[in-house]
Amino acid sequence: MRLVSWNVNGLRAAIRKGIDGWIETIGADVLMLQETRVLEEQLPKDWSWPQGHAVHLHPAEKKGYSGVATLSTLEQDVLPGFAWGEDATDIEGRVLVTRHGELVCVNTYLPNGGGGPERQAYKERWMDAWRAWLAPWLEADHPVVVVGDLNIAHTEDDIWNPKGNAKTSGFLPQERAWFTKLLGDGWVDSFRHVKGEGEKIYSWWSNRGNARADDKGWRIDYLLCNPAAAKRIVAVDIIRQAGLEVSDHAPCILDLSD
Amino acid sequence: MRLVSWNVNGLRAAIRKGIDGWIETIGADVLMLQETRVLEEQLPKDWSWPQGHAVHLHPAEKKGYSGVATLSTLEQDVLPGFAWGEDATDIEGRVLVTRHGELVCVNTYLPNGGGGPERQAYKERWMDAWRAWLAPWLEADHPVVVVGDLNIAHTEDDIWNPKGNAKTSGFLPQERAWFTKLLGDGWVDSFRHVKGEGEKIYSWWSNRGNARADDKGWRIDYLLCNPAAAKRIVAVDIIRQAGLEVSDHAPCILDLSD
DNA sequence: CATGAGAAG
DNA sequence: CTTCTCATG
Repeated sequence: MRLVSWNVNGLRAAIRKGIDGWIETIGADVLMLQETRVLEEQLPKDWSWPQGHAVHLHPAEKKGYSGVATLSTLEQDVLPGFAWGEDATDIEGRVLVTRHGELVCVNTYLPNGGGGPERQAYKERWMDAWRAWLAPWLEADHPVVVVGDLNIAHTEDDIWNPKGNAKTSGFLPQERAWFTKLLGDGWVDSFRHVKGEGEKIYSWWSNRGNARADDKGWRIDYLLCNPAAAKRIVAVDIIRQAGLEVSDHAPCILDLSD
Repeated sequence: MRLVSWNVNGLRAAIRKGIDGWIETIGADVLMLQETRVLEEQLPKDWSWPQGHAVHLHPAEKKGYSGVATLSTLEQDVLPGFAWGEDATDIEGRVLVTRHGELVCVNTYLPNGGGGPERQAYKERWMDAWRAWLAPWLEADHPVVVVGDLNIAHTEDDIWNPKGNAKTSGFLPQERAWFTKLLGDGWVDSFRHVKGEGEKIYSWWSNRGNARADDKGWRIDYLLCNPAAAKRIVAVDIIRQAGLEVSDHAPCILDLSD
């Protein structure tokens, strides 16, 4: 069973660049998209989702901003999402929980803190609330995967230039410490679990300069497993081949045994 | 002596599309541009104005909006511009007056009324003030040309579909009547003067549909002459050749004898 | 440096 | 339909 996380940086732009073909090629059973930046009715009229996929969009209230979507060739029910003290309705369209038989998928787009101190503070409050909200899923005896663009690179292996980014949102000491606590809770970073330490493979590259060609990237897209899911990990991958520049993020793959 | 009026619909976009080559080809002695939508410092650093041209930019205060510019291979002095009751500083960058020896050029970008009743009312107040401000130049014994995008098609010969546009800003009865009064003041529409009635040649086409390919256009760009200039009219033209789609307006030419 | 909105034409 | 700005990433 193949689970995929992909920040598409605007689904409409991704459609123009031919995301359809890549969706077929990747062959996900559950495909979780972030930064869709679109409402259902804004999708091109002459376009339709790849055949055989159940689709659920969870947009932000603000047009052209944030939003997640989950597609699946399996049966798919939507479960209640993330509500917390400051936002009971997930107004920014950041978390979508789906169930596919016994598998539960938590599709997440964690706030970006690069917009200034206010957004960084919001990000950190959001992180704490989300981590607490997530905890009950750890104990499930069925597989639960927590997937998405978490906007944090965890260790020095997860970023091209750790020294130069120690003061950049996404690699701040308190964000990295939070990530360590998240894994301490019991969530397994499937990519690092399979690849081990030292493998510097990235999932996002800035659009500025030649970052992608020079592989000056960050790994900020994750597929985390609860213990029940971790037992089933078969393979992981981040697809970085040329021609896949549909988004500034690469699709991240986790294969689980049935 | 060749005078040219050209609404470039964004000078930066026009530069990307190769306006430089066309400027050389056209060979104006005085080239008057409208809708430059740019400040001097926003021009590409690796770009420079065609050699041998004196240049004066008159931008709007609001970025990316309106603005006129005059280029000349002749000597060029800037004269006081258009000040009126509602706007003593020409905040929208619409009128630039230059002197080239005995020739005076009034480069004008008349407000567009398509933005709603408020803008239409502003346009009409502007028109009246501008027409009055212009009148003293009629009596000059040296040539004065009033040039630019006047955002009005005068007669049924100046628009592809007069019936369908009787309620469209730019072809409203009161705008056409105003234009008749302007010519009644003594200004000579050089294009119509040379071509005579019945010639339906346009200078602007909407970007919607296939308006340009189908020649569904309007003539809203003019070179008006005071009597001293009218005596010297040699030729007029509107260059509409393929490949010149640098802007949605065509360059309009007036040749005067020296 | 790219996305999308929105104002303006 | 295109221009440009602005917010956001």
